[in-house]
Amino acid sequence: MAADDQPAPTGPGAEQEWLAAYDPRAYAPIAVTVDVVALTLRHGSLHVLLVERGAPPYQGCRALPGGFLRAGEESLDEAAARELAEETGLLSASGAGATLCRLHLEQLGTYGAPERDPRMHVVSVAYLAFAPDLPDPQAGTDAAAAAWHPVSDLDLRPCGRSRAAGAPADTHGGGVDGRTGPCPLTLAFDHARILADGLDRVRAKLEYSPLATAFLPHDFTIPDLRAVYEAVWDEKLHPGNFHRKVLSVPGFVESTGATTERGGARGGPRARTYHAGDARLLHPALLRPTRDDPADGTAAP
Amino acid sequence: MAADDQPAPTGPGAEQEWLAAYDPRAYAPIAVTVDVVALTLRHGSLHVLLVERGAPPYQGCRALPGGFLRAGEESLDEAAARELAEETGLLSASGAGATLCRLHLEQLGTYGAPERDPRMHVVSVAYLAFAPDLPDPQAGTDAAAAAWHPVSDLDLRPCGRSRAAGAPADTHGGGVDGRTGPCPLTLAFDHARILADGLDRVRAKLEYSPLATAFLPHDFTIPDLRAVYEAVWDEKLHPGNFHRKVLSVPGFVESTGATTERGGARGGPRARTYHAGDARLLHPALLRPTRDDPADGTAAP
DNA sequence: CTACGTTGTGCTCAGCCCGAGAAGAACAGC
DNA sequence: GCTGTTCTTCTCGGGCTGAGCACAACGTAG
Repeated sequence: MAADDQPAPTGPGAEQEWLAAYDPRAYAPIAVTVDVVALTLRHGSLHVLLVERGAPPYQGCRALPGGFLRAGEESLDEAAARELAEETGLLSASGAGATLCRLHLEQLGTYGAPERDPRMHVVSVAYLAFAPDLPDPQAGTDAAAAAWHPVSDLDLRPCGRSRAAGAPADTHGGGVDGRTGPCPLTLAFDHARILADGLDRVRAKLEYSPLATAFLPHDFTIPDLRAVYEAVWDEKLHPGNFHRKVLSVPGFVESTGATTERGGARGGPRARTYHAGDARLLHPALLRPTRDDPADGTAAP
Repeated sequence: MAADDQPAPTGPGAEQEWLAAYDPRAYAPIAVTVDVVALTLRHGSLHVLLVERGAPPYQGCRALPGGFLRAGEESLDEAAARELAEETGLLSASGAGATLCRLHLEQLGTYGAPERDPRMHVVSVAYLAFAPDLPDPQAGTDAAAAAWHPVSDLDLRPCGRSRAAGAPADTHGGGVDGRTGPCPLTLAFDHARILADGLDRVRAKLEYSPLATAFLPHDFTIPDLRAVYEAVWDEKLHPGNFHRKVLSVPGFVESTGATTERGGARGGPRARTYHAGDARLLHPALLRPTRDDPADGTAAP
């Protein structure tokens, strides 16, 4: 239930005393934040938006953009959209719909291990955002340290776990690890795991949802769409079969009747343009090429 | 990120003052709870575990079992397992593994709208639990009001939203609505939506994960497994095709070499017994019979 | 004990989808 | 103009799917 009531059936008016009486620790030391895994496609490869931390712990490391939930003011979805706008400079002050309308935002999961932040118990609700190729977020207010990073440059191994518990940031050597810049590829807190979960989710969702169109502008071509699938899945797809399957799914794409102005960069005919249809689920699904890899864990719910 | 740091770069020691300086409202009035959607199969139909609320708001209504996250002491997963044990009497005091080992627990989603609890801003992390047919939870400590309810008896329409905002419980008529008992089929807070999301998740997960075995005892038969799918999907399946497909998925089930002692209740031969295999994902998947229903929303991530 | 209905298990068959390959046409760069 | 690239469509063989059926094993009614 949203708030328990068995042990202390006090009246509904005195929330704070009643809460504190139930469990004093449930009152003070929990913070709720919202973190965003924002993904986009740049130059044909998947990029994620990261900020550089300016204070310990994990000073100098990259982290997912995020911040506190404003209690009583906003829902989690609204907080995620606000954080994404604030920390990136995208969608500056115009109404939340102009720039953000082509942005897909969905909840990814919640991470609440007590030791994930060495300062206090922080419960983070992670969100996943897909966007078309967006400008660099240097123009924002507190977005000076935000930038797009290729996900292939990041270290997503389960190394982000043991560090948050013990010594904060200098177990790694203080920036001397043979790469450029301080902690260039390591993510703060458990953000490596959050990002890995987000990537698993995206890869799975492309199979049965039309979400790939969220990475593209309003009008796109079938080869554009195929490039999204190839970048996210990191696999080459058969152009002919992909074309056939996309057009055979009802409601996935709708033809605009037009074609591109020019052919491809290295030749080829002009492609027909499409825009996203009204389907929410793909029937039949676009399944990944069968890989005999036995298993990753509980991926993609 | 887990805790933001751009605006107030104070030292890492004074967390509380620094937090309060950033946004005083982010300090006090947010509570974090964990709610559990516990599902099981009883007499061939899907049941969910509910408790009866003994205090306002929504006094007398049913609600999902849950409670506060103990700050600094436990992770979200541990809190969900603890709440399920406490409020049901299952897994009394023996180590968390004896009774719970055959229980599947996974995170469902987080619900944090400011008005979902009229008392204060409560962020609830919902979990989904599958269990074999368990005894009635009357023996527990504060589990007196907990009981299994058929999900078909519950009202899952989007009516649970508007009530939490305005008058708490009497907009509905104060128990006079032609049903037996006070608010027999209505769920408190936004728990109807949480349960609906959980049901969507289960229905989708049976397609590509071996999770159906979590509803069954260690040894089971293929018709037992088929009964799980038919109950969750609420559809009759072709026995021969189901048999063929289950055995064709590597790692889904493993034969024990034995058969049942007796035939079916209304005749029929004895069935071979199996136990769950080591597969985490089903390849190929057991897809639902194609329903031409155009859409539900963003279901089953 | 016999007859009958029920059910587990396996088989066949037609239809559809999938992967692979290739062909034709349109286009950029040289 | 020539060449290489790419979009789009087509064909073909294999595998999976849904539907139906066959047979045997079993409980129950009589």
